[in-house]
This record gives sequence, C-alpha cells and structure tokens, in this order.
Amino acid sequence: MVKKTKQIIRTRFAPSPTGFLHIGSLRTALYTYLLAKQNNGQFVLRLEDTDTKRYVEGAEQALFKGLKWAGLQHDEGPDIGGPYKPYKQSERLDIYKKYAQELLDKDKAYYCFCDEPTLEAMRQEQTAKKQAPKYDGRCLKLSKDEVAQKLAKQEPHTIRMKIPAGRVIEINDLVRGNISYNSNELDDQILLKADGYPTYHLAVVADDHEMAITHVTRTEEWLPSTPKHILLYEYFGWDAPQWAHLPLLLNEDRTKMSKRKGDVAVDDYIKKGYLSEAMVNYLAFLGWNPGTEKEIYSMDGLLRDFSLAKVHKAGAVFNLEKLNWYNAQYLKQLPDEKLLAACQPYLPTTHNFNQEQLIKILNLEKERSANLSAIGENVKFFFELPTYDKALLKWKEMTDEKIKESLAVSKKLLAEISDENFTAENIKSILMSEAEKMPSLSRGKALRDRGELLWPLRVALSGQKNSPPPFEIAEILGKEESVKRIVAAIEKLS
RNA sequence: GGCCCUAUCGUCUAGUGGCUAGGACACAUGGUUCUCAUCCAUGCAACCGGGGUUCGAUUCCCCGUAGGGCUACCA
Repeated sequence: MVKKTKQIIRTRFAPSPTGFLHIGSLRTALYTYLLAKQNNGQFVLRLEDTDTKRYVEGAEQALFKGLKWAGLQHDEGPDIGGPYKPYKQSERLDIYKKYAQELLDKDKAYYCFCDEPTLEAMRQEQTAKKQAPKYDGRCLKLSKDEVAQKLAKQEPHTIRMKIPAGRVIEINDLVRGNISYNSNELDDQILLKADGYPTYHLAVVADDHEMAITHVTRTEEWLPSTPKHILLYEYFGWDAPQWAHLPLLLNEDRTKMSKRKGDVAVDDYIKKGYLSEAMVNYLAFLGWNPGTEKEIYSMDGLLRDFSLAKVHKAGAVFNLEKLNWYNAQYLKQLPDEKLLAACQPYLPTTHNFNQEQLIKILNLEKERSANLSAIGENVKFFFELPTYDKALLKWKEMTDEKIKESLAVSKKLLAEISDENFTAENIKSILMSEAEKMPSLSRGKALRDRGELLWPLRVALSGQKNSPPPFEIAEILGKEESVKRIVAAIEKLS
C-alpha cells in the first residue's frame, strides 16, 4: 500500500464553447487557477461541449485566447493534452455511457421514454396547479418487459437518476459553510440524453472523478444542483471533491451579469485595449480582498495572498469606472517600450513618427485615456490635423483680429527658434517670457491672460478643444509642421 | 409558486459585543493650469426593518423585508 501523502490540489475550469469567454467565467477561472497554483497543484482546462445545439464554431479559440491573455496557463487541456485525456466531453461519450449503465445496474437510474412534448405538458399542468414542476416518475412504473420491448423497438429514451425520498443532503461549501437540501425537492435528473450525450450533471461528476479533481469551483448558480452531484458520487461510491461556490458577477441592476447590459466578453475588453494586469487585478477584487488597504495586486501577489476563506458570499457589481481606474494605474507604470508595443495596433499609420516621437505622444495621451483604443483616438491629431471650426480658436471674448494677432506672435516666436532648440521646454520659456513683454491683447485689462496666447495656439496645433499643452505638441510636430498649422489657422480666420 | 443563497456609503469593500464605522472608485469643492487629464488637499456618503440575548448590539439568534440564483433531453 502506498502511504497516503498530502493531497495534491487539482482544480479545473470547465467552460462550454457556446460563444465567447464571459468576464464572469474569467474571474472563476482566475480563482480556480490561484487555488491550484498557490498550492503547487494543477489547473486543468476541460471543454464541456455536451450541448450540440448551442455549440459555436470558434468558441474554443476565444476561450484559449482569453485565458492566455489573462496569464492563466493550464497544465492539462484539450489543446495540450495530459494524463487524463481527452479533455473534451464530446470525445468521452463512452465513459458517460459506461457510468450510466453502471447506475442502471445498481438500480440508481432508469430508462425514460417520455418525449419532450409530454414533459412540457407535464410541466404546464403542474405549474397550472401551482405545483413544483418535476418529473412524475411514470417511466419508473414500467415493467421490465415493457422496458425491454421499448428498447428492442429502439424507442428514443433518456436515462434518469433515481432520487431517494426524505433524505437530507448536506453540502459542505468552502465559501458558504454548510447548506442542506431535502431530497424530496430534487427532480429525477436526466443523466443521458436521447442523443447519447450526457447532461452536465453526469459529465461533470464522471469527469471530475476521473480527472482526480480535488476542488470544484464554480459560481453560485450551481448550488441547487450540487445535491444531485453529491448523490451521484454516493451511488458510484466515490469520494466527493471539496465544493466552493463563488458569488456571481452582477449588472448594475444586480441581476446576473449578461449581454445587452454592457460588454461581457473578455474579447471586448481586449479589443478596447484594457491591460490584462488591470483586468486580473480588478476581477480578483470582485469578491475577494486581502483584508488590508493594498489594492494593487500582481498575479504573484494574488498567488501569495489569495484565499478562498476570504471570498465573499454576496454577488458583486461589475463597475467599468473602477476597471478604468485600475487600467490607468497600470498604464501609468508601463515602461515606454511596452507602452509602445501595446499601443501599436491602435495607432494611425498616416504619418511615420520615429519611436522616440511615438513614445512622447503616447506618454502625453495615456493619462487622458481610459484604455489603449482611446489612446489611439486621442492621438490622431498628431498624425493629421483634423478639420475644426474656426470658432474653436476663440478664447473668451477675443475677436477674430485679436486671435490672428495672437497666432502671428506665436508663429513668429516659433519660427525664430532653431531646429535643435525646438523642445517643449524652450518653446514654453520663450513663449511665456515674450508674452509677458507684449502689450495685453485684451485692452483695458490689468492682468494679462495667458489664454489669449496659448489657447489659440493650442487649438491651431491640435484642432481639439481639449489636448495636452501646446509646447509638447509643437515639439513633437516639429517647427515646420507647427508653423504650417498656425498659418492654416490664421487663414481660417481671414 | 417551490427550494436555496445574500444583505456596511451610489459601487467594490475593511471592521468590531463598547471605534469619531476605515479604505478605494465615483461625485463635489479648492489648489496647480490656456483647455482636458494628471497630481495634491478637503468634503459628501453606509451598518435594511422589527423583535430578542446582553450592562451594551452594526456585530450573536429569530422573524420579516428586499435583492438574487435555481426550478430544461442548457450549461
């Protein structure tokens, strides 16, 4: 006998390829990954593709992409194999059939020949009578001969699990404590569908057992079906894993986070240019926190401090503002080369700036942008002066003539600076000090208003109502382009 | 309807049988500033309700209430 060593933790993330990677799923995957990895355990990826009707082509790739983006590398999975392959349920049909048969043999399951319209009518009737919709067990009353006959005639059938009467089934949940259900509330769950595919309930139990999963992490919505799973473990004579039912991610209206009420696909956030570190950090904090005031957490930090015991029971609203804040924090710390690489796909190609210039541009815009695609938008005017209304050039009560005077001064000053001295710092000091010597452009005012000089200049250079300071823009644009844009502005006013 | 879960600022949350109930986001105001953003300072804002238990409950218990989840040959 092998001496029992300390159990190695094995967790799994088991999504259905029915579309895209949901942001809530990513958080579940994150917690699942953390639980395994902080204990030197294994994190398994399994595809639950037993619903042939909902299967979506390409969904698998989206799943892989999202997990990889977030940095959640699995140890075993359909793409990389592993000791318990295959990791795709559609390729494990024999296994489920075998186990369904075992249950039949043990008299813990039975054939059901009711078709869907029959079941639907049954439900209708029950709800009309204000009863809980539940299979009435009519096929359980079939004699052995009747069953044999129907099977011989190849009548379509499913296999249902038997539920004992009056049993109290207790779930020992790592985040919720003890929860008990009365078996009388449970339905005779279909385990094997007419098409030979298993339902989730059979498949998840069989696979988690076969794959030696020690901790089942999934969201709260699975709580009500857990007693059925526990019963199945019992029927098979297997040890049940540890359960951890995580809180749900919610829409603003506190319903289960869903499409139509905002972006829920991880890919949407990738496309908008959210940094994976920010997303991981934010998601980790939606339902967990270290109990300190530290809010910025890298994956390493999470690996160190995460604990299921501190996971909350109540659902958490997904809030874009806070994500934006996290993204800003990470954007701020991003080294220049990484910033450039990350932004590259979002940048216009209408002008070839060199790397140094690009980095300056990005650094100017990153603190004004929620994400990378916003940076891409905000950066456009550097590449090409947008058309803008001449009214935008106007600062407070300035007349067109005054604006022209102001721009003429700027133009003259900029033109006088040599190319090698055309830096933001120089431009700023020259512009500012010369401005002080000039007569006030707005007659009769004691205090000189810098806006009279700087606003028209900035708008001439950027075409934007809001933008970084004109000095920085001018430096990046260079003397020639800057003067050109000022001239264009003056012409607009003529 | 039935079963189950949950409950601290608008949001994410810390926390305790006795505290001015803490932090972050958002918001507001002020400072810096040509604008926006950043940054700094300040402010606004919460223990769902009712009963117990207790010298004392936001905290423990019960009952309400509210919200949510499940109730498929979907996961």
